[in-house]
Amino acid sequence: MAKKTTTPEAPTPKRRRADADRSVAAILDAALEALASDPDSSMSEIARRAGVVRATIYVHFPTRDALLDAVMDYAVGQVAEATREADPERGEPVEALARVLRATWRQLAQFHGLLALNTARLSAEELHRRHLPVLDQLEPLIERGQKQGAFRSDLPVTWLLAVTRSIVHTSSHEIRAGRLADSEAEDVMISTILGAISEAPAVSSLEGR
Amino acid sequence: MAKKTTTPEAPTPKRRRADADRSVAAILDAALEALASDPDSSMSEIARRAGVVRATIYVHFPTRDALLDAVMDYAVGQVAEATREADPERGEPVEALARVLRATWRQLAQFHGLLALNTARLSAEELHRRHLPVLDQLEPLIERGQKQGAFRSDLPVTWLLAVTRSIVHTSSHEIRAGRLADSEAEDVMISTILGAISEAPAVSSLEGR
DNA sequence: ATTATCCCAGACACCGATGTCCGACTTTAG
DNA sequence: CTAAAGTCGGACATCGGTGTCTGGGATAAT
Repeated sequence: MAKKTTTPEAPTPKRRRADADRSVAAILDAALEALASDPDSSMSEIARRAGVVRATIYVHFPTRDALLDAVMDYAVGQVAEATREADPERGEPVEALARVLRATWRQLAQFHGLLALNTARLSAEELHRRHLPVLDQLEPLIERGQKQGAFRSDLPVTWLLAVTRSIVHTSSHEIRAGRLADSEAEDVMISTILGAISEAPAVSSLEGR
Repeated sequence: MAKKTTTPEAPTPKRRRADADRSVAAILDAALEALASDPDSSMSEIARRAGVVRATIYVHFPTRDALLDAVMDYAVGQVAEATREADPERGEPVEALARVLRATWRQLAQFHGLLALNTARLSAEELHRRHLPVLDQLEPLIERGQKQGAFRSDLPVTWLLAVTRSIVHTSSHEIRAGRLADSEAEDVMISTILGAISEAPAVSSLEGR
């Protein structure tokens, strides 16, 4: 993941050049863009976007799958960083969650094509494991909210997280479909998420049938 | 769509045989199954499941895309029928919605792979248009709930529907991931959906950014 | 029983995508 | 400046999927 700065211990290649790193970065960015818009983007398409010849990709990533893995980590890393910057530990749970969502939802929405891709490519467990850099930050926030009575305690944390993620993606989908204005999406989304996971008066008419 | 029973007016073929209809049905069922588990299922795979040779599919569906269209309509039709049978017009909105969801959520969950497929294949508008047979039944129910003060009126009906659909799919996804027991999924799902779309005390701490 | 309809089995051409390779050229590090 | 590292441009083999076609055999309608 994190590239070394001046550490003089490189594995095999004696002299690593700067343009190699630039190529890798360009490829990852291009792949992220391309795959987000179409999860079936070809290597040619990605190379084209990266301003690079197709063979160059194979210099850095032995196979398509390897590239997909790298892109996945790259995307998760970006969201994890944005989450960290939004400081999930600070303030009231409800307010903190809203703050984190405002900071990350556009990114998450951008990557929602990737998610579909990886859902097909990886097992559900593997997928979850890869998301940990983000989930590990959100989990304490939700738990804190539960303890303070702000969030529902009758449902597991993992479920509340899943629902949150799901509503974020729904909002981006509705925007794409033209049924939700980009300007109001953020408020609608956050308001809905809070409605879904906040503690609320029990619905009595649920028991029958 | 609906096949005729004894109507003697057939378009071009003078004598339509019964095994032809049987083949079509087998293909549609097989395609539904196959595509639900893997949206990229090949024609060979579908043919294998249908107990039919690949060429036979092309007898009834000129192209892969044509088959996909037919499967889409078939799936939507099934859900629409189950919805109709659950009688969305009857009873209190909250109770009616819960009833309809209990009757359809497993079907919807089964088809969630199809949705991913069609999201990529069709425009968002086209996709929405195809879902109308189901949505047209749910919309009045939601609107009725809004008028009676049971469901949130500060959000558009289309949004509430989208959120509902989204949470249904999330529950099936969480079951697959092993994070939600099949037995409790139904209650968790319905309870969450009602929390998300029901009228609730306004969350005041939302305004201050 | 006859006949049109349908299925099977397999071959075929075609296409696009993946992954490999190589020689010529360009850029970077020392 | 020079040598190593990297990219380019294109060719190449391979693979899997789609769509077409055939002839022979099974099956259902009349």
